[in-house]
Amino acid sequence: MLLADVAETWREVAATAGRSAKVAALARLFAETEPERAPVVITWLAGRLPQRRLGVGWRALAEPPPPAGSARLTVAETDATLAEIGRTAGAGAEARRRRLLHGLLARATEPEQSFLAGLISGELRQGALDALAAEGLAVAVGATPAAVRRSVMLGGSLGAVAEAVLARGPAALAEFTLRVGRPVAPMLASGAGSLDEALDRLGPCALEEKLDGIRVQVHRDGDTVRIYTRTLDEVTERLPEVRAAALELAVESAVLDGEVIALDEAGRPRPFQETAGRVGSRLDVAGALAALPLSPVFFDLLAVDGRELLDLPTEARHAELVRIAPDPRRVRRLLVTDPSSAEQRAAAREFNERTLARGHEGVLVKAADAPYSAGRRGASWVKVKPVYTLDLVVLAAEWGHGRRAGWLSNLHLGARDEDGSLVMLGKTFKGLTDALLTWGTERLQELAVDRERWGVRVRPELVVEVRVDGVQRSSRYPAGVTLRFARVVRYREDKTPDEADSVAAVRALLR
DNA sequence: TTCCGACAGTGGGGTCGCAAT
DNA sequence: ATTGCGACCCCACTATCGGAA
Repeated sequence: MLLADVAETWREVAATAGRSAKVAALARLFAETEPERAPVVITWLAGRLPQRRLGVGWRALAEPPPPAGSARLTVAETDATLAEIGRTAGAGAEARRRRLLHGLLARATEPEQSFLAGLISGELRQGALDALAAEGLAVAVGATPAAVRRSVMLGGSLGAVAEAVLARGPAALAEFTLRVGRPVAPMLASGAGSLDEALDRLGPCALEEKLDGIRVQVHRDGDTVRIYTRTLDEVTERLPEVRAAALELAVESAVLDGEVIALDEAGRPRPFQETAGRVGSRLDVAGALAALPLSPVFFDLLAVDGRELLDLPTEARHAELVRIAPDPRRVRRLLVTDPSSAEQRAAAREFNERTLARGHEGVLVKAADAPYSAGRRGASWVKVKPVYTLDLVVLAAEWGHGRRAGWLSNLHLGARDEDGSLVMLGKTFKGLTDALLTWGTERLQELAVDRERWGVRVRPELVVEVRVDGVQRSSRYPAGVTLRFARVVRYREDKTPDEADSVAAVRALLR
């Protein structure tokens, strides 16, 4: 198969807005893909590279060589070159990677170059990722989308499923059941505005502490333990203490879902940055472990001693978890059998408040009868976190891309410091509707004092109301704090910058 | 030889608009 | 009306490499 065929499908998928049409275009290509090329082709069209690390990005893609006149590159040789780029390391690696990349681009036609650039920079922007690629695969082989999806979630890899079904037909989907040692796409939670809303939505449910750490999936098979992150990256070597905790459980084999988090002596959570830094440390694991041990805390059990538990209701899975994991290894939890009862609601509120008082992020509310929906951001898990509202001053704005092209999209936010100067605290592009974007683009251009390629700097006169989950320490911004997950609510034309929140008010959220 | 900056690739994330149901 | 998906980009952090000190 030629790279040109893939690039052509990309163009086609990007050109249509309809999802069915995108799926149909993907299906046509997959149907004529040789099974041995399928893992590469389908992964590319899901917007990713099979190689996790390539070592080249937008910088290396700048100033590409002139495109080739005719399409000769095959999928196989393109993938082989990308793999070689990914393998290249050591002194001189940067130049060699760039040489390999430019050699590849020189043999690619203009559309092929565009496709490769989008793929490598992670900005394919075709309006289709894993979910639609999986659906396209289902159409190509005559399987139901649900069956393909389940296999992908349990098999952990779209590419492997594609190769199997293209070679052996839909019957091959049966091979992809949960297996200890093979990561499963984790179940995700949706959000709710308040605890009451979550309780109303779910009915009988359990409340669990939401710990501000890193999600881990732990597979134990006898003496063998493997640990995976939310994106199924293996991190076993970096987390010896999690491995040890898994080996202490009273089981032969198990697949557990949980969180790792750095706690202080009193059991209170340390800043998220410390946990994330520790999980990211690979070079001196022993040193990092000595400086900051992490605590694994489990909340779900997907399999135990040869039994798959995914389709059991939340409460049945939890009962199994209780059997194998001791108290401190499990999240704190409260069962709410009847959310309409005033006493149980009060207990739920109190659980939430105690959890926050202990320094945690919030609570997760889980429907008592829900199965474990691997890979879904389902309605049966709902997270509830407190939000804070701030009025900040717009200092500048950056031009958007894609569907936001032509709009000032990314706002630079500031607040007044004690000495009267305006200090930048962070940026946001979230929460802006088309109406807000249109209005803001016009208003900010009126206020512009300085126009750059990237956007405009403005007279600091426009106040914007933002919601944040909190603030965190920052070395990037002069006040030493920055916003966490800021999103715009509305512009406050009724407020002057003097009436906006101060840096001190923002810093107070650090606690 | 050591230090520092730039880049790449992780982790965490909310809300919008659109298509499909 | 609701749901699922992809796009929009943020933050901090670690690792890697090249080149300056």
